[in-house]
Amino acid sequence: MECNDNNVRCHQCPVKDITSFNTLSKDQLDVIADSKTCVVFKKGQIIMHEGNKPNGVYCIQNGKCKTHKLGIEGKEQIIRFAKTGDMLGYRSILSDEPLSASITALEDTHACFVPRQELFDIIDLNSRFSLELMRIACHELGEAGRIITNLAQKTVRERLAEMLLILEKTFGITDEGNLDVSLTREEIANLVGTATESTIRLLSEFKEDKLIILKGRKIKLVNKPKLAKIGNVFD
Amino acid sequence: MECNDNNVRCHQCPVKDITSFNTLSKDQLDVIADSKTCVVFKKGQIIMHEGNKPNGVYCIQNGKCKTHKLGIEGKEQIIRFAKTGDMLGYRSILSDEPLSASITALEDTHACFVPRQELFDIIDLNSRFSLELMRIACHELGEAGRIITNLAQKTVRERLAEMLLILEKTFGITDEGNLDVSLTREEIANLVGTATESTIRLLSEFKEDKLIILKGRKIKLVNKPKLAKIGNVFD
DNA sequence: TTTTTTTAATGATAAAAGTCATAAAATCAT
DNA sequence: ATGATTTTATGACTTTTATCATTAAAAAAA
Repeated sequence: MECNDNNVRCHQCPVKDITSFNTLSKDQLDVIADSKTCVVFKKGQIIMHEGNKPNGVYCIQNGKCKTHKLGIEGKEQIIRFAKTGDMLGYRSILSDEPLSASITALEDTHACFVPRQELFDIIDLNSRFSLELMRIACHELGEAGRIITNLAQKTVRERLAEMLLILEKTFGITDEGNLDVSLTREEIANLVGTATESTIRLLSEFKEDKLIILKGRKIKLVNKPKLAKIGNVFD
Repeated sequence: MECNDNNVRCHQCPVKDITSFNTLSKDQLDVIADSKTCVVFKKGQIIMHEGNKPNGVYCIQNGKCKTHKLGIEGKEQIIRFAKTGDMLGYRSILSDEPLSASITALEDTHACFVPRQELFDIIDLNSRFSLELMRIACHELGEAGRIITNLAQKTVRERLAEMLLILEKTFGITDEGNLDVSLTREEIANLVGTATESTIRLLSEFKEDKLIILKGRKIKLVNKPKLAKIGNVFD
């Protein structure tokens, strides 16, 4: 965790407009700008630790993270992802509970730390900001319901097919057309909720069936309609 | 859905103090009181319909509800429960999205409908109310993460044992010591995320092993430590 | 109460998914 | 680059869970 670029004022921040801070006035942004600290997390570094009480939130300037929970016998469950523009730790801050999950950088990630108090100060002054936070939390709650239903009712094969599509939607693709996120088979398994071997086997099957192209950790979706069909994805 | 008791002013409402409305001033409560409509839902009646856009929220004065989502081939997934003091539909209102799930009364339920606009008006005026809504949504989000991890990592047997304990914690027990909620085996299955037959079989096993007593839909937990052990419940 | 309908129970079987073991390949650190 | 380490791949086997079928019991309706 090293400092960088603390001089960039928030109102000039290029990602400001895609964050909940886009509801803030210039003055309110200056309050954030005066109290924020910019940091860089290396790939694999833990940004927040499950069970801890954070002193504020991080706003991702650039990078990708996973939010993950400890499950049975230490097995990791990946709950969701975060990327540029997303806020980290707000669930814990706003519910006044310890972190229900850890957050780890999936690649080198630049983020700004905003102290708890400044966040509450702005909530007090700016109801549009409050509403935006509620909107995000409530949207996530709806997503969680979908994930719960899928885990409860879909087979591993269905969930994996759907997850590949979700990963493309979430992170987009590289110039070569691969998913723009690098995950190990184990991480994919921890996301889908299955054993690593099952994930490997099913990915190999999808490859055999020409639905995807695999090159190490690079995954390219080449038959998305079929993946959607396998995954029972209708939207 | 029939009207009843619309004359009770909110500031006199016996459940007010356990709702998020406990943060409201007398004046603000009067705004709610003037715009609210009290209704009764019969057992089994659908209160809100997945996919619809609600015009407000319900505040449960007395009763029990299930929040459930349509899954694969019309199979119901129960996402969570609501009881006296809980607010229904706030997720959809605050995220400005259609209802991600339906809500059905598990028993005759009295509730007050609060129109959307009055809710937003108070959010605008009262940041304590906003914070309370955020607290609830963010708490639920943490719960959802726990459910996701359990669904992904625990066996059906573990999940059922844990769910029995959660049901007792959520709804309490009757004078005879039974869970104070009446669910069919199918509903329990739709909650645990398994086939109805599996639920029936496992409940019979738990009964054999003297962990629970079954009398029709009446369930009494008689060996909670053992259930907690089976369910890998540590808290 | 009695009938009708729904729900619960249980056996047999099939399918899905997990575990363990081992080898090959890819990634990482130096 | 290169050696060490981690990850991926695959086979063999076990366990878990779902599905289908049938009967019994309990709820609900007449």
